[in-house]
Amino acid sequence: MTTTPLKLFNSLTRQLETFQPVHAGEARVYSCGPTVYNYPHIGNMRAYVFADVLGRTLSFKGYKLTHVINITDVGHLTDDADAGEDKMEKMAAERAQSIWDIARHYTEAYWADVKALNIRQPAKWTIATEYVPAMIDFAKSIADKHCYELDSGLYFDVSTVADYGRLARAQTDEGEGRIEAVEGKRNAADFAIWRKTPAGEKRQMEWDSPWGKGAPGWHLECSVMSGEVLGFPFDIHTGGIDHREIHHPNEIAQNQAFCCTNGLDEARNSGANIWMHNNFLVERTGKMSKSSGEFLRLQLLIDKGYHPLAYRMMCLQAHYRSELEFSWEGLQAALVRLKRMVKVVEVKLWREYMAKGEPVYDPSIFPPIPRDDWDEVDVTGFLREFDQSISEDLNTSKILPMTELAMVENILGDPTISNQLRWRVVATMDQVLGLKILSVSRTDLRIRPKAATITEPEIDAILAQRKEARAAKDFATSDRLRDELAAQGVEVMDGDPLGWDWKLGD
RNA sequence: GGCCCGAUGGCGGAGUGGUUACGCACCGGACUGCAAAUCCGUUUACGCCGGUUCGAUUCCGGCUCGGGCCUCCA
Repeated sequence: MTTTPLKLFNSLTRQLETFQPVHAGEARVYSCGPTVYNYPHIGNMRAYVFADVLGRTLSFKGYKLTHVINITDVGHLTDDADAGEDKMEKMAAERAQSIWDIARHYTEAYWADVKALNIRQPAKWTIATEYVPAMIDFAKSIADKHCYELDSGLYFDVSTVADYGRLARAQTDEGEGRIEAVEGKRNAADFAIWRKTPAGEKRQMEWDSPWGKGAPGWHLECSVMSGEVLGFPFDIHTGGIDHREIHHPNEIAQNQAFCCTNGLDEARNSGANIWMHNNFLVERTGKMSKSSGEFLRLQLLIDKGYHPLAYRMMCLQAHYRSELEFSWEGLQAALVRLKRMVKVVEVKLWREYMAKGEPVYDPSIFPPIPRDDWDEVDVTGFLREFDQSISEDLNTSKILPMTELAMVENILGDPTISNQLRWRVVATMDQVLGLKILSVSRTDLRIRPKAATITEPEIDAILAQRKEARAAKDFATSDRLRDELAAQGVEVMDGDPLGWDWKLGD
């Protein structure tokens, strides 16, 4: 059958481009991952929800996906690109812990968030410290033609590659730059690819290199890990929009140098054909920032009783290239929306199956419909319409209403087949959304807030008491018990099989 | 100072040269002992000024306001 070509917005050209894989039938994607010096905040996680939707879409469209996300556990500096402290070293010093322990702790915290948000496991997590020898080899291969050495390290000369900064649409170095220039740099934009350990100091993480003991520069890490695992050129490189200005242009410069030196391709090769950037999740009270001390973590949302998938829903409601405004009201709206979707599934699907004695909550009964079967099944073109929308630069906000429609209407047109296939259509769509629409229950979504002072058995006991009172038409007692529960953050829902829910504060 | 982006109904957020996005909230109805939950239904919009056009929220120019980046950040 004919499929809609996948169009993606390429930051390099600033326009929509039809995805054409480097290797037929395959998609190789590299996503800039976290620096594990602290917990990720919910803004950070938007990037991985985005990368996940991209990966799911590529799989959905039939490409064999190889997705790589890196874990930066070394070399990320606190302030400017050359003279700042290493974030990892800094946090280790503050906590008086081994830097390796810090890295492991925050990597695991990040992975927990990834799992909670139903972000699929990539083919590989590349850990930066495991690639240091490869980084040294990479640096060696470009050092002669593209680098120069200063006391503080080995620097990349951006004037040695064509069109440096074209991704950022950067100007040449006019204007009032606020970077304090490192003595001896040839161009303001030159950056360290190897940072020497200052004389007399000892870092917890340092390696021998032809340029002395030290650590790799952050930009070098991504170039090496992406190229090493996926091979230059690969298909898509993703990251937050902030990387479009410095980190990715520097990666591209290195990739150009490397590809050129190694005779792989012309000097203009950027390493990846498409560079994609997700916009920020913003907060009215100011930018999401880790430096401001307290910041929003996924765990905080969970502590307040919001299921992580509500956060995922919130992300999906907006286009990845738009700024998204975070508010508790917005999160609540997303949670309510998700709850209602799950309710439809519960009422229209599982209750029916339970009545027939079928196993409940076994989504494997309704597998996604393979693309090859669409022609047979998709009489009204509904799935094709869905395919078109997601193929138009991942328009998730447009496919959400379609999924909701599919749950309540005979979208396939033929009433004799639609009942059997409706839920398989929803499953097909959820391959892209990743909201676990068929597998999550309303009880799953009822997250106990950390501040809750009452236990579930206590709630059940009071509810039983109330039921008795109501049966005896003792409404005074019944209302008193309901108020009692409300005071403890529990909302009673008589006409609902779920019975009660946590009432969320702010 | 330089570069860039945005401005849609109460909030969030799609999209389009002429036709309902959607979600949440609100309001009305159903249900309920009353509520809640749920279901049904309705209302509210395209920053300002010009231009192009039969017609612009959608294209072009200007203005105003807001935001981002240029320092680590997804």
